Amino acid sequence: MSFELIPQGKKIKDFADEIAKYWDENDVFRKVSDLRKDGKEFIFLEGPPTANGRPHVGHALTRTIKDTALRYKTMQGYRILRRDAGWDCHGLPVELEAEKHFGFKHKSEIEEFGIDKFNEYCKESVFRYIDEWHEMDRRLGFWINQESAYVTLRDDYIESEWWAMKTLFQKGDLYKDYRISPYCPRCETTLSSHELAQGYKDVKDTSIYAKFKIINENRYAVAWTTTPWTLPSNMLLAVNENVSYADVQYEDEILIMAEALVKKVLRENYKIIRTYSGKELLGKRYERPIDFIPVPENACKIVHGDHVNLEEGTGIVHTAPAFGSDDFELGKREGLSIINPVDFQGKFSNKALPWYGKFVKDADIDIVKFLKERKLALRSEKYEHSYPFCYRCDTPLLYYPIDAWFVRASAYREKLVENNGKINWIPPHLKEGRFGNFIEEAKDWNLSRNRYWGTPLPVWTCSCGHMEAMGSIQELMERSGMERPKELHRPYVDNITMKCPDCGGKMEREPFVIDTWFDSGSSTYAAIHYPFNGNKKPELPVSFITEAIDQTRGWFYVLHVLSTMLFQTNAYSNVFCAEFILDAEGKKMSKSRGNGVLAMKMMDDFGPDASRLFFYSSAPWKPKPLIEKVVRENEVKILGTFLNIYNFFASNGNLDGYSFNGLKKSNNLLDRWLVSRVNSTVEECTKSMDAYEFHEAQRHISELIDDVSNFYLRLSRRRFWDSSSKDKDEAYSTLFYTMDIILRLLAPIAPFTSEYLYRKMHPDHLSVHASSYPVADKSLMDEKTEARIGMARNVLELTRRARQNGGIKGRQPVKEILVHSEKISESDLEPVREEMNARKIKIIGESEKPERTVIKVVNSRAAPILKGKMPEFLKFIEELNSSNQVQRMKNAGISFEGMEIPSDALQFVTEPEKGYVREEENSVSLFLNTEIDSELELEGLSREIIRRIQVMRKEMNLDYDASINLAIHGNEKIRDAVEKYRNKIMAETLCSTLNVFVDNSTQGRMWEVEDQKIYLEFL
RNA sequence: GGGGCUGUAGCUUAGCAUGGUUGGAGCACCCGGCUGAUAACCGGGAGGUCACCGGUUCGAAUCCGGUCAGCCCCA
Repeated sequence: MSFELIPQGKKIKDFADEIAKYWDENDVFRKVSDLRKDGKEFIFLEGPPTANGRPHVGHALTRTIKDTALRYKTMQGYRILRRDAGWDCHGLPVELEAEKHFGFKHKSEIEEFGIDKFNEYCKESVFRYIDEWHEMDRRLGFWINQESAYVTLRDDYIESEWWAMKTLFQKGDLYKDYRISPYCPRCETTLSSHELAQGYKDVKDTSIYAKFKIINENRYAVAWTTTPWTLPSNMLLAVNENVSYADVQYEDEILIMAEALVKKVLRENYKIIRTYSGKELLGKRYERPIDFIPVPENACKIVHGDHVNLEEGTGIVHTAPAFGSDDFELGKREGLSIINPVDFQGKFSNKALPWYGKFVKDADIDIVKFLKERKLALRSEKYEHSYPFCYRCDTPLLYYPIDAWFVRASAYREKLVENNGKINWIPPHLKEGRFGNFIEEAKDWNLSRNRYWGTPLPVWTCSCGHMEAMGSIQELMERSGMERPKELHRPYVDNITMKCPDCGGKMEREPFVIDTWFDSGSSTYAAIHYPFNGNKKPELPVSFITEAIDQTRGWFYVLHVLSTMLFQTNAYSNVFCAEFILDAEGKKMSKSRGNGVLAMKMMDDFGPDASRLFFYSSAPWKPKPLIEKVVRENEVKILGTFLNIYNFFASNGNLDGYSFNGLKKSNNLLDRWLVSRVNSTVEECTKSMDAYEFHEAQRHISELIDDVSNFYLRLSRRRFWDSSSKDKDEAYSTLFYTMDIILRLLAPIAPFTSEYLYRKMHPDHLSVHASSYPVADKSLMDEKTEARIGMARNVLELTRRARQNGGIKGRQPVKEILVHSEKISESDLEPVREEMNARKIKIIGESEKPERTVIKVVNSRAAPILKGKMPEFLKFIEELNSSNQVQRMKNAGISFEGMEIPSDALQFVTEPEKGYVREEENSVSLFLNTEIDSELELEGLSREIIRRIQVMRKEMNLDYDASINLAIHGNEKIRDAVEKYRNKIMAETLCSTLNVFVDNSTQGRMWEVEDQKIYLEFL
């Protein structure tokens, strides 16, 4: 058997294509899954993307996390359930795209065109990029069952949702209400609070301080609003009865506002005439500044409102019950019937208004102008605040009174919080933070959309007020006595009617579709067609889900709400929340900025494994800028280095005909160290992977690879070349064992490269993903050995430092190195002995340190005392220092010419004896003897020569085992070195004949070594 | 206005839960060295007010309070 070498020019990302093909052709995913069919269950759930957009790097990130988790669990023997793709199909974004395609501006055009044809287009367009998604998953290595994907537009899926809605309806948890909802006048539909949340933007709006004259008095109440267009619909003014108000003389009028806000509103030139409680204002009647629309008798008075505060405005709040939820509640409390002069498209629809037909937001300026001309405005100014826009079409939303259907989530707040307690959030702060806060104040979920492409609301109503929800297709057919509709979509379900059991009238479907988030939030049960699957309940909670941070209020939320309301449990037990990938400048990627990166582009540029490693280059729940250098760096550091280890192993292993036959128990300290180190790493990786800290596992692996390559192999190379067969075998076995484990640790993270190399090492195995995740063998872990090697590395480092400071190259052997440390024995240094390159390496005791204590004079202290005698004193100290008597004086104290020298004028320090360089660190002292005698010099020279020959061999691309014939020309010293080390030079360089000449020949290549010219000539 | 996260070298970051020698790495830069596995590597240098202010403590990057900046979320 031989190990296939990886050619130099081959790119790591090229492996991926080969492996993807191998997996496809050999059905590896299915085979690997089958292997685990009796394993413990681990339940996954895919968060469904919409395939009408192209996958970008963010999708690649979350899919990588999903895949890593599932490959890891698979390798641990788990059987993964519900490893199925899923596709979200309905919703406003799809409709919007269709409208654009057909050039529609208004809903009415859709109805004229035909809902059936419109929806048909939506249905097709929703899978526009499905091929690209499949291809991306294939290239990224996301193992997920596509054949069994759930699709939210199928009748099965919708039918399950109908069951859910009927269940909620029967409990009273699905109800209809006329209330103020955020409303998009372009899409002509209400939005839910979580959709609303996506569209807040900071904008400057026109705000105005409007004056309301009190009837029969010469005073004006001042109210401030950022929505002047609601002024024509004013019906009340609200004050807070617990707040102090003031009459203020300003210019030639008397104004009313909260005392605390006078200065802020009027700034200067005002005079407070009188202050009083807000109670005094209650019940006062006023004239509306804009009074085109008649209002009921009981309107136009000042009332109390709890929501009135002193944070902004005037403490008097203009109230238009049609356009704000506080306003609406007030109006209801006061028994007012609402006036609403705005149509569904957000235009003024009351002909009495001068702004008839105009979009309300565009009328703001006109209204301000209108008031100013009539001196009914105190002031108007631009005001910056955040305002909601439609998250899909960017139209400013209105708060609008409309019939809508709600899910009574607010009644389940406690349950939601309780179930959240059972969820493991990654990262943890989301649990009590963003998510926790949100569910504590869960609002009722506005479910209905006045749209076309979506799951139809299965509620039929009669004009007499009777309502029924349909919970299945069968029920629908039985109840209506009509045929099964072509599909559970509009317009087909709209045509179904039934007879009212109360009045005998005709019941028709409520014309709504539902929020598409209800679709994706139903995936736990609808994807398995519960309860029509033989009443087999979904297994809840599922083990693991992950998406990006935006889904906290999106998918994670709706799953949690529906699971809590329908199944009384949490939907998932582990949820991993990824952050966004940013562009190279650290800016958020967005369509409008055009700085987004497609997943396919990332695959093209970097390949899957480098991308995946990049995703784990730091915690995935921290935002990460996509920087090419960082991607490359990870790839080179981890995969590149490993590849070289493999190539080293393979090229030598093949020469020796090596095959792995189990881990050999080795006495070699380095071997034992590596084996221990490997198992420690396995333990750490397992801990990290179990905690879903994949990036930590990656770091552990990366550090191990680095140690193997740059420490273990560097020091062990010779053992693979010229040691005894037993020693060699132990080295091979240790290295093979290590590589095998590293590849298995790496498999969930970099599945392609690990597969590629694993199969090179085990050609008869199906896949690294069919192997088991390594289990740490405690019996092979040995802290002491790891500590001993740690010390040895420390000593080696000190040696290198000492050489540098002593000006001695690493290739030059030195006479001796003395090491003092309590924690080290000579055998510990065995592995680094050669690298230290000294004739003698000795561990010494404290007293054997080649150093002496000397006195340093602190001039600033000594000089004032000794004055003119300083020169003599310094000479005296110098003599003392060379007398080796210092140590004794240290305790006795020093006097000079009868003067006691104070101790703070002298410092006792140690310095290495002449001829030694000293380096110290971590309680280790190392002394390097810098004396190079001629014999050492000759050996150093011989090594320089060997090195030059090796470079030439390499440059000539000679085979490893090709022998050479060599002539060397140089001076006597060169000759002496060559002659003295002739055997070694010939052996190291595979030289069969070697002749050395002292002459001036310039044959061959010239090298300069320590100012001496050498000519090396290959014959 | 409220909540969350982040702030460490030019860049990417570890350390922070549980305070303790001189705050670690990698990339880039400079000097030196090593190398017949390497896309490398090793030693040294330069580069840090650990965002800022204050507090607790013998001792704070770490704990506490506040401020500022960036990002995200909510209203």
